[in-house]
Amino acid sequence: MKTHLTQLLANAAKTIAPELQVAILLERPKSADHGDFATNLALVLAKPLKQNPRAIATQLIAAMPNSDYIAKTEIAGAGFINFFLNSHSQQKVVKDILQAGHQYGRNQNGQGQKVQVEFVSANPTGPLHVGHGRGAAVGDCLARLLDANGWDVTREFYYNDAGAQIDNLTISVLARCKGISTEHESFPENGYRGEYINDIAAAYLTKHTVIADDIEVTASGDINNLDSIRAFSVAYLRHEQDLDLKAFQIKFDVFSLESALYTTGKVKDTVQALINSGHTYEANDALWLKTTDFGDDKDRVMRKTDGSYTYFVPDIAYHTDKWNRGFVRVINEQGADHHSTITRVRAGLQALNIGIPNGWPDYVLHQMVTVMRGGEEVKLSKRAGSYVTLRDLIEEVGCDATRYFLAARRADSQLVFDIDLARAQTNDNPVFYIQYAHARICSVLTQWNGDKSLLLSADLSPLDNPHETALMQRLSAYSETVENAANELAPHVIANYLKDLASDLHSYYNEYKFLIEDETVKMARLSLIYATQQVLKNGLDLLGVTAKERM
RNA sequence: GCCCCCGUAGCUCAGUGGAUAGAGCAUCCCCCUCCUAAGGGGAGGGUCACACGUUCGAUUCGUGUCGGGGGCACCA
Repeated sequence: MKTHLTQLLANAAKTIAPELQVAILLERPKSADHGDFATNLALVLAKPLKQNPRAIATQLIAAMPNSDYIAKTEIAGAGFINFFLNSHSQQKVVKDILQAGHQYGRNQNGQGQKVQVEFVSANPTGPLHVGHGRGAAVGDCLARLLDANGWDVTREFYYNDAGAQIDNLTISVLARCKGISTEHESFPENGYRGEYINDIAAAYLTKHTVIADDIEVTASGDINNLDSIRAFSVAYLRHEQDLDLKAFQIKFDVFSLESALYTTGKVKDTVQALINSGHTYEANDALWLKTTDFGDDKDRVMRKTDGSYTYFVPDIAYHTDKWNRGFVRVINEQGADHHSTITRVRAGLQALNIGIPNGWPDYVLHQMVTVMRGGEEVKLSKRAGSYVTLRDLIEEVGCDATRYFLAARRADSQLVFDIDLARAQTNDNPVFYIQYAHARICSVLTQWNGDKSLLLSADLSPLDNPHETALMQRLSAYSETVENAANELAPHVIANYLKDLASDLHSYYNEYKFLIEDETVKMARLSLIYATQQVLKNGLDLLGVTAKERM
């Protein structure tokens, strides 16, 4: 419909101003008074044509061929042209939805190309906290969105199982194995003090076996074997994080270990390739990468004086590996504290000069989450000590509400997670509000108890009151919303859309009855709410939130 | 000092180079003989942080200032 109107306008513009190249912009007006579509084309043309925009609008409309879909066009305001679809065109969306079913709103924009979404990527040094939860919710929704837009999506989790933080974890567990209290002065100064360290130590001493990422590790129980403590602790916490992710209903396709980049020689190869590229130099007994060649404000050390590599070297190796695995697109969903790495990783990849496009990979960085309960900030978790865990949240407010609240805000703005609101079972709570709309429709259809396949061929011409028009307009915007959300890498767009759709439905529900005597009107209305149910479900699926049939 | 994000109603947040800047909560009023009131309708509530610039038009784009948060190691 949109492309049809755009074409009509383009033809009209060519008639009036053949020599001008203008982009035709069609938008859906906020107010129903302004029709189904509107364009500012006349305003844009006003300057080059040196004419009054309303006069141009009149000419444009005169130059537009007749369309089977348009009931009327109107000039409004400063010179907007508003298009009102005829009722048949408005109603068509209901049939489209019912025919496409769960496929409705999906498109093939990605053309089956490979995209990787890397998210969470928490190091195995403790349970996942609410910040990881935000990354998990946003990352998973991004993956779902890209899938709906025709991309071949791989979900990946990368973790550091070798660095200084892991050493810290190891000596923390060792200290607990020896019975040293976290309060005691001989406990490692920067050690981890959460209760889970106790649990790991206890499991280690009793020679437990844990399985994580298909690796089985049995504790030796030997407190003099640091390697054994390390391997067991990492596996133990990876297993814990797996349980956290399972509770959050998130699955990864690939787990990547930082240590593997060393053992397979990829770090070494990357360093050599960077040296060969000519973008490195030795100074002060260290090896530097000239990231300033690629827009950084100063060069960065790659190999330290002690011979070890700085963290972004394996990062470059890792991303080279991603590129070699054939991902034309990579999206890294991380906390905002990672933003300083973006320039360095991209610079390193450009330095390699292996055909990686400038600006690859994409990053989606999310800002901090604060958790509130009873009007006060919650800072402590029994298990983890210094932060609120994802598991605490899921247990307290449920998976659906947690996912919704963490994904329903723009990633780049700070988020206040209000536990009381997330638990509320009223229209304060947008999750319940949306789920309730779905459940209400289910309830009506159940009570009707008819053959739903008949709804696909219902006569929709009775659908013409303002509530129905508004609902159909909203439904017809769904496909564009899915595209926009993917283009902007912004899952919250879906959440907002669903809230609006639910609102339209509730409003309609209150104003009209569906199970009525008049068979034609009844079937038309049931078709409309059936289509609404489908779109609610499709949208909730994109967020990973359950579409409940009854509440 | 430099870099990134944010600043919109009392609160939590949407939104947009254009038409009267929206939603929920909170406050006030109204609606169940009725398919789930976990709902709906209405009222009030705004200098879109501030200033300057670009533009026919700026809350939106640019620059600067202020405020909040995060990042600026041969840490990861």
